[in-house]
Amino acid sequence: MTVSKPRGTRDFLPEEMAKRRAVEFKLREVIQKWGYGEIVTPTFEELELFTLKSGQGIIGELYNFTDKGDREMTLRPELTAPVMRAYVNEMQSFSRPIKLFYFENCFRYERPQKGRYREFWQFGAELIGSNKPEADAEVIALAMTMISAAGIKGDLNIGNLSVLRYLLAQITTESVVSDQIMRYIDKKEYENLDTYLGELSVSADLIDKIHKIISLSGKDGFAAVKSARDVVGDLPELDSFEKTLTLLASYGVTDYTVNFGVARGLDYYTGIVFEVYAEGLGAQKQICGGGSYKLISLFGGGDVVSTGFGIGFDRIMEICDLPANKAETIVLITKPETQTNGIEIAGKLRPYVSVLTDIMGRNFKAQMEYANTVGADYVLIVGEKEIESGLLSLKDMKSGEQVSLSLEELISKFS
RNA sequence: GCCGGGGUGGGGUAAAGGUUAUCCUGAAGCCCUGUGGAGGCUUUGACCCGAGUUCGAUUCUCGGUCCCGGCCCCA
Repeated sequence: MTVSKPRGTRDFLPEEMAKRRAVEFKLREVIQKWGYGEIVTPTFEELELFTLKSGQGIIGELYNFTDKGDREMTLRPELTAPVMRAYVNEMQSFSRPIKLFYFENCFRYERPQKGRYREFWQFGAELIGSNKPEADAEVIALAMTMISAAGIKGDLNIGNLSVLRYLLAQITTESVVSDQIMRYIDKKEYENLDTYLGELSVSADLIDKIHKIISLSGKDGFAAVKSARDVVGDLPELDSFEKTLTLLASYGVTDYTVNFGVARGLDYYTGIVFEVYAEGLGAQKQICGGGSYKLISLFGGGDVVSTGFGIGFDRIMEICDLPANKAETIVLITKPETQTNGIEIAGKLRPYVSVLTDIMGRNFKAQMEYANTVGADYVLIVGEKEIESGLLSLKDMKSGEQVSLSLEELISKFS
């Protein structure tokens, strides 16, 4: 009788964890150099945190439960909402901007498939307190820097919801209506969109403008902004967007597609929206998503804007081939007569190098074979001769060369 | 929630409605009591679960479950 692991979860064995940690540390290294500090929030939160953000429909995708105090709780499905909640609870009086990053596991009750698990890891950042184009540019540049640090070539798509929202504002003030329009645009159901707009008796001119905007995309962002101006006139949001693109160029981010047709139904998104795609991931090819949003007021804080992104760490791992950092390893071989000497010597060397001793009661040759199978860099022989002479035999497993060294010499070699 | 393909030792596989389920690999040990990668030998260890059909099911049927891929969703 064996117990299996829960559906959509994974065990990460040492070999794989070494790779995951290598990438994780790479990402941490980058983001810390950009001045972001790590935040860890609870693995579970009150259910309401996520229904406030995403609506009741989200519950079907959550690992939610009632705790013993009859509280409605859920494992977190993402980290933006928890971080914003933490901001409202504890960081409202911090100096701006607040720069946070996280690397945590999240849980979603979904059907597993390639690049999609029920427990998965997100590496993300939130930049709180600036609605300037500088903030948008920094966040996008940071995301791209991290992705390329992981050795991945991402395909960056940048959208801006403010133009569409400006047009929608001329049609309706009801969020139900604008949400529906956004949904049609997002799903590219243009016939349904036209039918719907017709039912709302939207003017042909406005419908035409909407179509012009949602089909507006291209590699030349400045040209796209110019075309948008031709449709909607000089919106301040377009100036800001243009500034963001100018700044991005200074960051070295020039290869992207600007798409004004990117739509997000949820109305806390305020302006910029971006997504990064990568090859080799099947149906789940998005490795990063981000944008600017106003969630804080939803959670009882002020009217503070925030920009952030999340990187799908597991998806990154699927396609990245960064080598694991492997530490130098010594297998220390002893005879039954010198076992205690070996353990003492191992203890003196371990501050400097990783040392494995025999715990299988193996004979000399078998210990040698063990060193070979674990891929040890060196074998250190601690036998009677070595103990007598005080010179230990160190064998390089690659070259096969063997030298006699005192313990002090060994320590200086590996420190 | 829906669709398709799968599930045989730790990993990879073969076969057959019927006696002891094949091979490779791994692991442990021996050949070999102080020098690794080769070889020989030994040991270890499997039919996803349940129901049905059958004298007999790991094999056929159904259901479940898990895995893989896709749809939906993607906050």
